[in-house]
Amino acid sequence: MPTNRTKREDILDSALKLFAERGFDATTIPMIAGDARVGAGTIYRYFENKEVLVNTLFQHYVQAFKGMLEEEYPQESSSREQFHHLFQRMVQFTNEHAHALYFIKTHNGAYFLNESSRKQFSCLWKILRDFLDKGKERGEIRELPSLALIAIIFGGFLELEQLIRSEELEASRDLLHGVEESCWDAVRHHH
Amino acid sequence: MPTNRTKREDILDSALKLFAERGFDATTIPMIAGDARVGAGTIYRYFENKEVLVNTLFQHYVQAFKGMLEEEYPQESSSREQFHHLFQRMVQFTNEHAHALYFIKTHNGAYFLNESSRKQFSCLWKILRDFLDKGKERGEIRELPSLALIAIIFGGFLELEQLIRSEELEASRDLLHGVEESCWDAVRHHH
Amino acid sequence: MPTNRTKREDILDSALKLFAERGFDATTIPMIAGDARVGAGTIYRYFENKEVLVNTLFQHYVQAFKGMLEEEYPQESSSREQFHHLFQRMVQFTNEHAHALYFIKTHNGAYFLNESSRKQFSCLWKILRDFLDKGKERGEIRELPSLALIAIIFGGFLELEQLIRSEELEASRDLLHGVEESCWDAVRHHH
Amino acid sequence: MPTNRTKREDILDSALKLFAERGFDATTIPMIAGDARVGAGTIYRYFENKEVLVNTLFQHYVQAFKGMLEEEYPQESSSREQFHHLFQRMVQFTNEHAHALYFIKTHNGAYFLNESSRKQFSCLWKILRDFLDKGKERGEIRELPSLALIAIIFGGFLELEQLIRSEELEASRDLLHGVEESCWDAVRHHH
DNA sequence: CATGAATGAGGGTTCATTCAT
DNA sequence: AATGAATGAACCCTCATTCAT
Repeated sequence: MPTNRTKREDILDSALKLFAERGFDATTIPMIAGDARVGAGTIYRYFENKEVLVNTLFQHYVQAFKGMLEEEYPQESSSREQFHHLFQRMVQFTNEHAHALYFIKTHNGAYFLNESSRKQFSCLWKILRDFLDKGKERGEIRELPSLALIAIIFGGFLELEQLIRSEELEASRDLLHGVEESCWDAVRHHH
Repeated sequence: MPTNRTKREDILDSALKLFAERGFDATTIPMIAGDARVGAGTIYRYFENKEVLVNTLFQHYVQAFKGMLEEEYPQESSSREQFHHLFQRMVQFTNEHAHALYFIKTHNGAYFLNESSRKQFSCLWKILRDFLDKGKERGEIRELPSLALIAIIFGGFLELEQLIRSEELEASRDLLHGVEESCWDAVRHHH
Repeated sequence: MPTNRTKREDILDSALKLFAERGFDATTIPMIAGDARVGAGTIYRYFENKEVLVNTLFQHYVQAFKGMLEEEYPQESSSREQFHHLFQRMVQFTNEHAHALYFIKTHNGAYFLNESSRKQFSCLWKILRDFLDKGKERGEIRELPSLALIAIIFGGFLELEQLIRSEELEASRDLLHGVEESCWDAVRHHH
Repeated sequence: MPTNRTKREDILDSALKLFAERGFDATTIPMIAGDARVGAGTIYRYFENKEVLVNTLFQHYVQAFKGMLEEEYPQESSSREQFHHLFQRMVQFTNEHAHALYFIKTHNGAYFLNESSRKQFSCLWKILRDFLDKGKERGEIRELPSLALIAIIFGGFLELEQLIRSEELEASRDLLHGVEESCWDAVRHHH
C-alpha cells in the first residue's frame, strides 16, 4: 500500500505497453524502469518480482474488463442487443486502456501466469460463454463451440484495434459498426 | 546443398514446436537441441544464429502456406467457392504442419523478424486481400478492411485448432463445416 | 555529543545480536533497522556506513572487555588466581553483553576491520598474552605459543556460552567451574 | 559426472580457500571463477548454484575427515592412545587439505547448510562424542559436556593451524606435541 | 532529527554462441 | 560433420546508501 500511487501506476503503464508490444520474455526490467522513468530497483518496491508484476497487470485488466462488460448488462434483452452491449464495452475499454485487451489475449495461457490469473481469466470467458450459451438455447446464436466464437469476436476486434493504433485505419463510426456487424454475423444463427 | 537433410529438418521441426508452444524468447537453443536430439553446437552449423533460425522457419512456412493456398486456386469461381478452397487448404496445411500456422500468427510482427520475413508475410496477406478485394468488387464480400476480415478468419480457425489439439473438441466434419460457415458469414456480403 | 543515546544504542544492540547470529555479510541494514525499530536512514545519522558500524561495535566491545579484564586484576597473585579472575570476568562480561564475545571472536580478522580495530584487538590479546608469558616465566604456565592457549580458553568458553543460550545445557555453578578447571589444566604447567 | 575432473576440482579448491578466508557471504562467484581461472558460467556446469557448491564442499570434507579419523581407530586402546590417534589424524588432514577444517568449523551451523550437511556434520561430532563418552565411563575423561570439550580441542588446534599458515609459528614436532598435550590435559580426568 | 521511498552498483544466474576435440 | 564444455554478456534481483519530506 504505497503512498505514491503515481509511481506504481507509471510502472504498470510502462509494463503494459511493453508486454503488449514485445511480450513478457522480451521485456526486461530495465526497459520497464527506463520507460517509467524510475530506477530498476524501484519496481521491486511495488512488485515482488517480474512474475508478480505481470500477474498483477493481467488480473487488474481482466477484472476491469469484466466489470465493464457486466455493468448495465441487458440481461433481459435479445442476443443482438446483448452483443451490441458487449461490443460497445470492448470499444470503450480499448479507448480507455490502449494495450490492455491485446496484452490479455497474447499472454493468456502463458507459463508464468499463476492459478489466480487463470481463474480470473476463465471468469471473464464465462461471461461471454454464458451470453453465447443462452443465445444458443434461444436459437439466436449458432451451434458452435463457444470458445471458437469468442476467438472470432476477439480476433476481429483486436486486429481492428491494431490497425487503428498503427494509423492504417481511422476509427470511424462506420468502421466500428461494420466490424460489429461482421462479428455478429459470425456468431448469430442464420435461418 | 545440405548434406544431411534430416538433421536440419529435425532442428526446424523442434524449433517450430517449441516456438509455437512457448514463444521465441522462452525457447532456448539447448531446448531445441535436446528436442531434436542434436548437440547445441550443431544448430549453428545450419543456422547462423537464433534469429536466423526463427526467420528461416517463419519464411519457410509462410512460403509453404502461400503455395498451398495458391495451388489450384479457383480464379474464376465465386467468392464462396474461393473461400471454401482457402479454408480447406488451411485445414489441410494444419494437418500436415501441426504448429505452423499458430507459430506464424503469434510471431508475426515480432521484433526479431527481418525485412524479408515481413515482406513474405505481407505477400501471404496479399493473397487473402486480393480474394477479399475482388469479392468486394463483385459485391460478394462485405465492405470492411480486409485485415480485419482476415483476422476474424484466422482467429476463429486457429482457436479451433488449439481446442482440437488440446482435445477439448473433436475434429469432426460438422465442426469444421460450422466454423467455415461462421467465418464465411463474417466476411460475406449480406443483402 | 549524541543527543539521543537510546536510539544509537538500540542500533548497536541490534547490530551486535544480528552480526553474532548471522555474520556481518548476511546481515542487512534494513534487518538492523527493523530490529532496532528505527528507519534505515537513521542508522546513517549515527554511523557513516555499515563498515564504520561494525568497526565501532567491534572496538566498543573489545574496549569494554579489556576494561573488565583489567579492573581489579590481581597483579601480584599466582597464575591460578589470575586465571580465575580472568575467567570470572569473561563469565560476567557474557552475562552483561550476551553476544559480544562471540561477535568479537567470529569477526576477528575479517576483511572489513580497519587498522584501528585490529590494533585494539591485539591490545586485548596482549593482556592475555602478558598473563600467560608471566606465568611461563614463573613456571606456572606451560611452554606453548600464547595464541594457541588463548584459543583453547576462548574456544571452550564460547562453546559453553552457545550451549547455554541454545538451552542444551543449564548454566550451573558446577558446569562453569568444570570448564574453568578444564581450561586451566590446558594452560597450566604440569609437573 | 563431468569428464574434466580437473576443472571441477579447481573450482572446489578455490571455493574452499576463499570460503575459509572470507566466509561464504563475502565470497562472490566471480571471485571463485577468477581464482580457479574459469568463466563464471562454468561453475554452474558443475554446481547447480552457490549453495549447492558450499554444501558439496562441506560434505566432501566432513566425509573425508570422518574417514581419516575412523581409519585404524584403536577401538581397544586407552583414551590417551585414542586421543593421540585422533589428534595425529587432525594434523595429517590439515596437512593434506589446508583450509578444510577451518572452513568446516566456521561454516558449521550456517543458514545455507542443508539437512544433509547438518546430518553429516553431527555424524562427525558423534565420533568425537563417542570417544569422549566412553572415556568418561572409564573415568579417563573429565565429566564435562562433550561439546565443550570438542570445542576446546578444535579451538586450540585450528588456532595453531592459523598461526602456522601465517608463518607466525613453525610446525615443529615439539609444538604439535605440546598442543596435543595441552588439549589432552583439558579433557582428561585428573585425580 | 527521523524516515523510508528511491536509486543503481553489483551479486547470482542463464543462455546464445564459440571452439577444441 | 558433430559435439558439448566453456565463456561472458546480460538478465533478474538485493541492498547499502542518499535525500526529499
